[in-house]
Amino acid sequence: MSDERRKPFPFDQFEPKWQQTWDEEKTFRTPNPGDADFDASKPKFFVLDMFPYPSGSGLHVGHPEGYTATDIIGRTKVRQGFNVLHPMGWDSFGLPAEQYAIKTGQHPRVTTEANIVTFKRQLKSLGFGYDWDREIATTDPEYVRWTQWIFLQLYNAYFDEERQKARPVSELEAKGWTREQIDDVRLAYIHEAPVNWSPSMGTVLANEEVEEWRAKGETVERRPLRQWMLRITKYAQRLIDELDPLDWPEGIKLLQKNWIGRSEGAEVKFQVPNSKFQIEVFTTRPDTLFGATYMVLAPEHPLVEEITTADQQAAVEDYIKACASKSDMERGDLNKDKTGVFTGGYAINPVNDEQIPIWIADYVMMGYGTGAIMAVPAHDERDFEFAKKFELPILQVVEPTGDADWQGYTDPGTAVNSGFIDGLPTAEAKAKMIAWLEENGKGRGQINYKLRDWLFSRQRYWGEPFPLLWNKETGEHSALPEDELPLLQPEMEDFKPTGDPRGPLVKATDWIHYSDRLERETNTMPQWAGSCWYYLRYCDPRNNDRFISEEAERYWSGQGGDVAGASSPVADPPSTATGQDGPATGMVDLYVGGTEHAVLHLLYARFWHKVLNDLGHVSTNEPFQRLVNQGLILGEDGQKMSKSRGNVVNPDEVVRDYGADALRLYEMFMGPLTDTKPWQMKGVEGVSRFLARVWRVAMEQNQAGEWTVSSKLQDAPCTDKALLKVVHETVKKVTEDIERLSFNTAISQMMVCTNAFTAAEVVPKAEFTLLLHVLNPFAPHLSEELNQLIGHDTQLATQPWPAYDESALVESEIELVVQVNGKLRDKITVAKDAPKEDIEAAAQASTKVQEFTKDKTVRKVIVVPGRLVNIVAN
RNA sequence: GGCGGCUUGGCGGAAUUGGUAGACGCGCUCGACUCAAAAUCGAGUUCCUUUGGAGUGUGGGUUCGAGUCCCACAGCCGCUACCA
Repeated sequence: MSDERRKPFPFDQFEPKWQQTWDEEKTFRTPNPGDADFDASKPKFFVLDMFPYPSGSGLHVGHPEGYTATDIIGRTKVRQGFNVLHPMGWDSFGLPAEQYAIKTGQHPRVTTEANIVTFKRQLKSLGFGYDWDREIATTDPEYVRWTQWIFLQLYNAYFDEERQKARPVSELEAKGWTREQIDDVRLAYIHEAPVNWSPSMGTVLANEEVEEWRAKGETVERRPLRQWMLRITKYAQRLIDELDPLDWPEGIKLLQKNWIGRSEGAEVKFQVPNSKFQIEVFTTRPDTLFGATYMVLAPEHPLVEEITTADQQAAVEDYIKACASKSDMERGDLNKDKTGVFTGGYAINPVNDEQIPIWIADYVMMGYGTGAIMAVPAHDERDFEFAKKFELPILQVVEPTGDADWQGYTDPGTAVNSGFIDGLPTAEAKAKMIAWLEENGKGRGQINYKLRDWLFSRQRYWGEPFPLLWNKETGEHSALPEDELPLLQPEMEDFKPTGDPRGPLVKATDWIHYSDRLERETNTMPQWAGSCWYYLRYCDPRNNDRFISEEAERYWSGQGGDVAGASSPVADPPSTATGQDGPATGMVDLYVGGTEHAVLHLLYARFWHKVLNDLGHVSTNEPFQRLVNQGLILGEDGQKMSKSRGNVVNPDEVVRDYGADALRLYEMFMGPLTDTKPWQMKGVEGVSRFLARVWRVAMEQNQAGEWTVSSKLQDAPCTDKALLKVVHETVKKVTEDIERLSFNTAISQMMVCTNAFTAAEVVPKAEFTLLLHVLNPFAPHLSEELNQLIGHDTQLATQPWPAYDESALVESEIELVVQVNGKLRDKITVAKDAPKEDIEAAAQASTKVQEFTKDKTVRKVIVVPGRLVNIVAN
């Protein structure tokens, strides 16, 4: 409101001062293996934030939530003797900069660089202890070089099924494989298939991106195009299995597993009589094969044309046309009303040789399984509905457990009307059926995944160009020589989509021309490419010979020399939350970010990491050992923050009015890190008031309104035992709470401690300094300023983390609760080590207790040492 | 429809292994200071029919004792959706 707002403490002066000091002195620089000041005996701690996309609208309050949490952890771990890697960078490729360029002609690099300047200023204004020497942007040419290099590792690798590992294709060359055979197995390969083409954006999208952009009003349609794909499906099983030892929220693991979508079943072949055609289907219920009374093909299935009879031709064609014009949305939405049409063709059920009709229907998708199903209407909901609508036969083959109706019964039961598997429970019936199919050459057991190969090419300007060349004569592709990396985009002025599905780079004819016979690939990589490996680059960000040195990779993976055995240099740290317990499989010790990346980013990064691991470039098989998802911060109205609702909080304004420490502290005090919680400006005021109280414990204002060190602050031993106890309790609780990421309770304890200091007549300097020590990671500016003002010349940030004095915590007498029949009736004070009998006697002596047990017999007395006494009487 | 999460005062939340429910903060009430206000400091603040009773979404259960464990149900939020 008013610019002359009174400041309860001069944060506007000392916050910029300390930020400048940290910048100039490089207080948070992290030494790397090879540096003069690198200490190999220190254990490493790698704490990572999800780096931001530097959008034009700047930082929002969601960013500082996770960033403050990791900053607290990082600053604490440094002081506990760890070599802490806590870097920051920019996920700076992205569509908005390109769309802005299309509108204005301003080069995306210019827009991006300006946005990075803003983001960096905002992050620095919050006092985060990043090692800015390690700053990276995915758009940096030196970064692009290694993104392209990693792509070439994928391009030059195949998946060895036997070893379940990626291997270089050179192994296949040595075995005499032809070029064509090798191209068929590369982890990066060319594929012509229907893709999601967006006419409005002039680009192709991954399946998982379609809905997001559609929601933003873009148009998307199916269209066959030639695309680069990554063979992530080969890793489907490992991506499920190797999730197990990771310290991730179970919900996120489940989300990934469901996305990969493993299902076990069988592939069954149905012969089309009097023809060479076989229809293959995938089913998870081979035990119901006797109940298959018809088949359904997806409208796009290649065999539709072959099996449709002359008199059904017209109906089938009409139906296919109708389906093609339906959007995916409509197709999904109308799931109550099944549609379909008979092809006129039949297939033979391999178990009983019966001829069953073949239909086409859009409830069968070409993209999953084989694009064809055997329909068992008695025991599949969708088939049941379809059969009822089109009056197809419904045959029971499973006897339900209990008294459920067999029609539409989909749970396991007992096989009936099923020949050789009659009487078997579903699980055994499945196994026996698979064995039969395999013996008779009619099918085999199979595992299917929902996960599709990763559509990796985009028709955009602002992305990494593929380092590939095409031979105009033979149509063969080949890798660009490594010494020609990075391959940057050509300079262009017109960024408008051409409508050519090869993307905007087709206009750069000079750039495309490589030699008389070779021309460049015009596709670029998706934004995911840069974010797939950025954590690796932080470990060695200025290395121009490798994407990461072997030495740095080993150390930051926790494989460095004598480091392995060391748990912590600090005495007895609680090692539950952030310690390195057991065999570490992931490289990053703690990764904090939002749930929006629960599936895609994390899955893609895991995939790349595994390939790099298989090829010997990294020593761990997973990138992120521990993952924590910060909760969403809602607007003051309890709704998601959005410009249209007008409930967006701007962090710059909060910093201006209350200071960076107040913003940091408030975001941590709101509630548990992982919870969704609404913003309350009154809460910021409360936290700001707390900081002012801490300030006034040590500072007082003179007549002239100047702040001077308070006369209450005295450099003498603490004689107030109660105060001493609170201070040491605070050191203990804050230390433990940081370890379990329970920042809100740590802050609440520091408030209790501050209230005790405020009430005290004399503030002992040593004890007050202890509070500043533990407050430091939360409110670094205020704590450093006060520490300096009261006469210390070493920054808190570089001092060892304080230990607490156990003896200050114990009391000679303790208060116990006395219950009668579980209800609180009285409290008694007893000696700390009082024997049970004495406690019991003291409890029974209580007049309140006697009142409540007056007309009753005492049956039992339960004494919980240090807690309570419960007298059971009736 | 499927999967996941959540449900504690007027509000945000605390209660780490089953052991004093409501720490801490916001808001509110009263008091001190002040001509006055702000700021600050202090006291109080779950509810009720207040010698007592009830109480952690609802109903049951286990236990000396349940916010916490078990069963059933309801409501809200998120993700996903004809996955064969």
